[in-house]
Amino acid sequence: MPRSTKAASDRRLEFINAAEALFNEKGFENTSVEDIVQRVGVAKGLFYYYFKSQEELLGAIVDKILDEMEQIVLQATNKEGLTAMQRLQEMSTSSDTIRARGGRLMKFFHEERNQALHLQLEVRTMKFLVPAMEAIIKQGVREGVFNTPYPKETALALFGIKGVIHHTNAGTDYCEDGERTIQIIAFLSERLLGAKEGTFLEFLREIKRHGVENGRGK
Amino acid sequence: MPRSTKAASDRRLEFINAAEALFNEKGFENTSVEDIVQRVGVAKGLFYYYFKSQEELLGAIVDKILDEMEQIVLQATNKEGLTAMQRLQEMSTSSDTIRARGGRLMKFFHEERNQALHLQLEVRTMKFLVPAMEAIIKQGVREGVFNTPYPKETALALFGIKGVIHHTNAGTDYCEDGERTIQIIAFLSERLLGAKEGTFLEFLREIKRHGVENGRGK
Amino acid sequence: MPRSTKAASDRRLEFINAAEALFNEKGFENTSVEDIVQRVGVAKGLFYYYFKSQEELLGAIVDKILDEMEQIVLQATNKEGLTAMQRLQEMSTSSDTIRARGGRLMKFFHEERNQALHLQLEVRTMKFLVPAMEAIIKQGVREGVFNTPYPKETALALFGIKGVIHHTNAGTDYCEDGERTIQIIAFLSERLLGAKEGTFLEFLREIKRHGVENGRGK
Amino acid sequence: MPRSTKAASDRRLEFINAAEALFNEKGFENTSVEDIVQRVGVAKGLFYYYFKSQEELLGAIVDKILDEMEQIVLQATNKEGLTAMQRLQEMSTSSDTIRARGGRLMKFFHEERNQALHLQLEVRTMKFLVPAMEAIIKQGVREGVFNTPYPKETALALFGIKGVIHHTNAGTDYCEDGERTIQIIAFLSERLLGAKEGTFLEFLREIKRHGVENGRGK
DNA sequence: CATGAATGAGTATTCATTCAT
DNA sequence: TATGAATGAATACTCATTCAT
Repeated sequence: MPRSTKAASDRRLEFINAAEALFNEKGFENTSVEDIVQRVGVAKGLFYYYFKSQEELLGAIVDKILDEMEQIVLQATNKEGLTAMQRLQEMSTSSDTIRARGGRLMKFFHEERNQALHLQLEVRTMKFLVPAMEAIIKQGVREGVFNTPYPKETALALFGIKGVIHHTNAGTDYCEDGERTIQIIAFLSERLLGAKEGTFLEFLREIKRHGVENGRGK
Repeated sequence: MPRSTKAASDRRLEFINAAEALFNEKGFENTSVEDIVQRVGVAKGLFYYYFKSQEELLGAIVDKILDEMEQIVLQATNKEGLTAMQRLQEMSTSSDTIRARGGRLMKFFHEERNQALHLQLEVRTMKFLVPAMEAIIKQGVREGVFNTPYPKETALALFGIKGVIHHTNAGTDYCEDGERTIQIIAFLSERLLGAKEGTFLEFLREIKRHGVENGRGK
Repeated sequence: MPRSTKAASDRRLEFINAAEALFNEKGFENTSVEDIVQRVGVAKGLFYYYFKSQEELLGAIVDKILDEMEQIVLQATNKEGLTAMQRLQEMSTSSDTIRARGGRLMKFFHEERNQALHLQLEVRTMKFLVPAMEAIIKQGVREGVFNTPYPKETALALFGIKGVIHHTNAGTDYCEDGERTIQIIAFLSERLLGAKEGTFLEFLREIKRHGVENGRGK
Repeated sequence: MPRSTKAASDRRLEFINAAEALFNEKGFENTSVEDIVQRVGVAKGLFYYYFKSQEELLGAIVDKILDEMEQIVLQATNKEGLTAMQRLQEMSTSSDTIRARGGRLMKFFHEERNQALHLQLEVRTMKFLVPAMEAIIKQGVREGVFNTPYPKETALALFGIKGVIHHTNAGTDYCEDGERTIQIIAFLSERLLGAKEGTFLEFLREIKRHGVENGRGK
């Protein structure tokens, strides 16, 4: 006896969102279909009305996340008339947004488990993240602010550094203050990119002053 | 009816080793107590004679791995009379050894799951890995081969770069050739460490020539 | 929002036909209400507008099949002015038709499951099949072509023989050629009916020659 | 916490027997693992300690039944120095035993469902039943008591007749008295086998008189 | 008449854990 | 020490049935 009825697409989204939240909270392996339907507040059977299996749900989430990511990144980096430094800033902001969204779920996907998912995420993420960054680096080299013979690998390396530092910071004693972290990342990035020392911080200070005009419009 | 009898510590180790191997082979989630006792070749009940629960076994494995890691790293970096560059080389070799040993197991630990394990590994690993590297970097700064105001974070960053590049290489189209990978990591490391360009490769070439005397004896 | 509207009886029939087809295709146990409504091309709820339950549908199908069967058999055997042999021929043709129609569904009904269905089919089938055959046998005895003190049981036996032989033929090595099978069934039937050897085949040959006039008009 | 412990083979048999009984009582499709363990009086998990799956249990039952059947039939028909009539009597008794044992379970197997089971039973049963009967018929032909050009099909037909008559008798109004049924089957069998009328009943009367010496010793 | 979202009891299967022997 | 039969809670998934719209 149905208590209340929703539009199909709404419910599907509710499931996806509830699942994503739960995966982030307790990890994928510890989240049962029971948990999901309980959070949505519906009967178990309804889950299978919207998804053929748990696997399908997972796929749906992956697709959703990847689409959102790519959207964010492309939107940020495709703006006309930006300098390499400005694009880098956009990139940084958007990848922070992504990181926040991903949470533990990302960590799950990083396991090998089954190659399907691993490729779906690891590869698909890097497929738009690295080239975007690579393009920015190349532009910077042309503009004379960066200098490196390995733009692609430098792109990778930048993601790597941000990764460890943020990751290690979380839950440890390395977590001092965000300000210093930013400074250090800036410093290390400059070195990797072959930029003049101070370029990044100066740029950051600048967009803080009259951010709306030059830097991020938001 | 007991078939044979072993000293307690032997058996316990047998369990730990079998479990570790299985975790690496099929992943933690797919390894049951049944699998473990089968590999050891004993009955199920015996497992619970040596371990209060599966969780305890996991803890034991973590301890063992961490001990081994620390052992390897300290052994390598505490040798008397080495230059920073030589120590770095030792460090690199031993962390490769660790990486090989860890396999999928490490990936499992990198999930948060429950904070206990996460702290046990992620943090405890960095707790000896980063300081060791940090010390090397500081020594390098003193020796004039490196130059950085942030030795600790540079240490972290180095691990980060190696991580992404190796990780991304696996299973993607970025997997070109190991030689080039080494070259690039060397290049990026030099920049992060503020070393003169070419220092690393030159050093590597050198230890290839008369490796036994100066560098690693192997 | 109703897409189209049909007369009640039409829809009901559509359901019955779709269900019967599906039962034959995939077996009763593997056919869900979902399958049925999908084939009819309507929503799930509509099924329960026409049938109180799946059980009721089953009953409806049984009724329909039995009615059709009886119709076929009576039509065939009640023709005026036929000899016993001619009637037997009619009977044979019509029971083959029934067999074809029944398919897997019959097999389902042959299970006991619940007595209701078992009686509904097994008994109700025999209730018109056996008497019809019995009447033919008795007529044959009067006409002097058959000779048996047990017309009813001989009727039963004839169905029995056809059953095993056809059934066993399907999917086994007993499946040689249809011609021989017919010959043998004819031979055995003659014996059971106490007919002169060769009567059947001769008759069959005859109706092949000028079938339209004497034998089955079709 | 285990309440009591049994030898492995005993328990396995308990499961097989309980399952067989339940299949006979309520049909295979309506018997759940839950039902089975409840009847045995143990926890659900134990079932999977002894059987990999429900399918394996089914296989075990099929094997057991077939073995028993073959055992019974071969034991009965391989005795030295019997006449065809005596062997036929043995055969009849043993196939009655089988029929009683099989019950509804047999009916389940007779469905097609999946060919695996169908072949396992239908074919495997006939593979020893028909040849045994065929041999007897041939012996009878040699001894001059039977007369038929189609021993194999006659064998089949005999099983067919017994089948319908017994099956139809069950639960219908054809169920008059066993004595008459036997008489009729005897009569029909004589005809199929080309035996002199009365042969069978005379033989039956005889073994009733001094059964122990000539006929079945039991 | 018709829709389709919602229900919930039921199914097979897994597995960490216990304990009498 | 060692065994292995026994437990039972948990999991993913199915499906007949209901009912607000």
